Amino acid sequence: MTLKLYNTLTRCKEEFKPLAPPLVTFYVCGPTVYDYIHIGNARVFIVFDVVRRYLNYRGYRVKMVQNYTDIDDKMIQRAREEGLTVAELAHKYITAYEDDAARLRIRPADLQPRATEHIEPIVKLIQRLEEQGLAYHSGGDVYFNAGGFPGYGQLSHQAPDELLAGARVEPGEWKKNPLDFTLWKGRKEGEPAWESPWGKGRPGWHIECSSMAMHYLGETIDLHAGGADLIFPHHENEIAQSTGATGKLFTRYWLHAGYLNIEEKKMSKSLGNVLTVRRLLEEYNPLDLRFFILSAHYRSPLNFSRELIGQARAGRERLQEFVDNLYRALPGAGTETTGLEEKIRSELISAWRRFDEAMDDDFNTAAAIAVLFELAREGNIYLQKGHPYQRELLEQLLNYFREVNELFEILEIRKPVSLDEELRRMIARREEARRKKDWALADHIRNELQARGIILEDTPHGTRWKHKPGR
RNA sequence: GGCGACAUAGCCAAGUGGUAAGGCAGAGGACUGCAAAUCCUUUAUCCCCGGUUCGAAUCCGGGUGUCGCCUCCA
Repeated sequence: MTLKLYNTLTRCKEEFKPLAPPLVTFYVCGPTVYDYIHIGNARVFIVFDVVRRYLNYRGYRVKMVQNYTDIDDKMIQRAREEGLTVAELAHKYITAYEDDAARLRIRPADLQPRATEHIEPIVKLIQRLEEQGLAYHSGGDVYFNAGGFPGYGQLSHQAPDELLAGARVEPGEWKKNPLDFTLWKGRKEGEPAWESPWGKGRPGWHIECSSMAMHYLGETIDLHAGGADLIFPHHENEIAQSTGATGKLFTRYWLHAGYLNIEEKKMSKSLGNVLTVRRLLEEYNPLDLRFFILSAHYRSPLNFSRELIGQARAGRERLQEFVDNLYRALPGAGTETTGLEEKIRSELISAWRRFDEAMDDDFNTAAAIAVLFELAREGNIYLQKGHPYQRELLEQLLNYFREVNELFEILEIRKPVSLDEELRRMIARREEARRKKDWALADHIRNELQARGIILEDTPHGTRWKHKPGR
């Protein structure tokens, strides 16, 4: 089986062949830490974390770098608004990011460098561009000479003159050409600044990513990812800077995640519909958010609404229920067989294959999740008809879900905790009442337990309980 | 204006040539003291019009509609 992925640069699904397998070098454009991250950011980080996990699962050794942009115009402006220094602001929102990401079960990249800690390699890269005649010093700033780089526009598939039509020059800029962009900004009063051959100043936005990507991962990296809105100008400019300096192919495969819209509209400050992860986590289970995001293909636009999260939650709970029921069936299981086991085992093998095929096809998480639903249905048939259950089979199913969950992390896979003495006694009293067909008392106790978050289910093989699903 | 994406059941969403996965919601049924959970059954002229093909949701052309990028943005 071969892994295929869609490369924005070629606009084709291509077979994935890393430069130096099993190593895969992977750079993801991280957050500008001037605010809490929103659900659209979260989609990008969740999706590419899953990509990384899947590559690991496929036997690659992934080296993943995700940066923090901790100096730029937005940082400076926001720091003023909040009455903090830029460094304090960065610290505040990096901490917030780490917290939000952890709650969303996003695993940190192997390296999370900050722009301000890499001024030296950034300066060196700009110097290399100067040597190539691709950078010029003008009005205190240093600009990239876009016209001097023949491949400009290759990622966004636009000819330079077409891009020019929409380009603008901000007041106070000293560009020779509207497509040129800042590599180094000269210091203005009250702004953080670092020493450089061009005087005090700070790096431009695009150069930090080129610099850090190459610094940690080499001049040609395998994978480079971000939101679709980074295609132009950010990633276009990264290519121009990197290849401009080295003469080498910068990124072999470009991956871009689709937008997440709110109620059919793009999220934007001006519409006032930006949903921060922080805010959403007050209301929703993080696993529901992950399930929702992974239930669509990563490149498709995805609409966010209360109703859609509700649908996702209901679906996820079905899978969660199955896993919980496997656990609950385990204590009574043994070596007896009912003849159903072979059928379920072959379903498991089939699911395994189809799951991998789906993921090999440009990380089709939606199709992969469908496979899990089908396996859960087969498993439920076994739980319904296979009593007293073969322990080995239950464990195989559980192990498979555990393995898949290492990739998606959409389920809690853990043994049910035991209830405290008082609740256990209530359940026993209800059992007694049911034996005596005292339905009024039995139902009363059941309601009582429900009010305390415990749901009872009477199965042919005894009563079982579960916690009321959260949120 | 340039570039591009998308249009599949009430809702969400896979599927890129061989007569439509999966989920949610709904309806009916089985099981249950009642529930819950689960299982079974059930719901699609694949936006429209042409064309290519033995055969198209899938390819080509033309419409229509929605959205995005071209400007900070994940």
